[in-house]
Amino acid sequence: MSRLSRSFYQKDTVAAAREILGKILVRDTGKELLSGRIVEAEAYTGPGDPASHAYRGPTPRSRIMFGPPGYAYVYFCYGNHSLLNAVTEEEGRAGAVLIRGLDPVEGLGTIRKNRGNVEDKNLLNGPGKLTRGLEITLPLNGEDLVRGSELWIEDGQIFPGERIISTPRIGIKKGTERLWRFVLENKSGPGGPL
DNA sequence: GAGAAGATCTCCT
DNA sequence: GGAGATCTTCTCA
Repeated sequence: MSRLSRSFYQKDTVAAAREILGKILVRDTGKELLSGRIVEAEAYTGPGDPASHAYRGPTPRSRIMFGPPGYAYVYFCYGNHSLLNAVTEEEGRAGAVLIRGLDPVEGLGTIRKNRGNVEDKNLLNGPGKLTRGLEITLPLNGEDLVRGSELWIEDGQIFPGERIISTPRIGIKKGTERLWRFVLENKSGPGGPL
């Protein structure tokens, strides 16, 4: 496995959100590697996307979305939850991909311990859950996903029988008409998460 | 300087 | 299935 290069992130945010599915998010806690396969992501752009933090232009919090691509944007929401994004688009243009769901790959024991006593299928299937499971916290905001030593994304692939579906984004009140949420489905049967 | 809203999760009924 | 928890950031006066 090799890390995604800077050029992967330096593209259209919606395209990056779709292509990041199947890639491997890796967290090095200093003691062991925790990783998971990305199965759900959402695209957030800048001006023109009322659901994005960058909608009103750069602020102290959102300015990282306007910076160079390939960096982590971690922020705190609802009092208890850190949410992880990967900054996209070229420098000066706002964009980020919200990582919403993972399938555990490495460090399952530690992830289970971090998450408490929940079913395996519920370990990392939400943006607040995966950050807790992989110990992704606010100090990782601004981490370089291409050259950093604590958090990065490795190349991965879509397997035969899997398909990418697009749906409206979750948990927002504005901009829901855009189908910028992408989910990797590995079941061909009826009845998805919707 | 104060108030309100927010890209969520968990517990309780 | 529904409502509370809980804190950072932004906006307005």
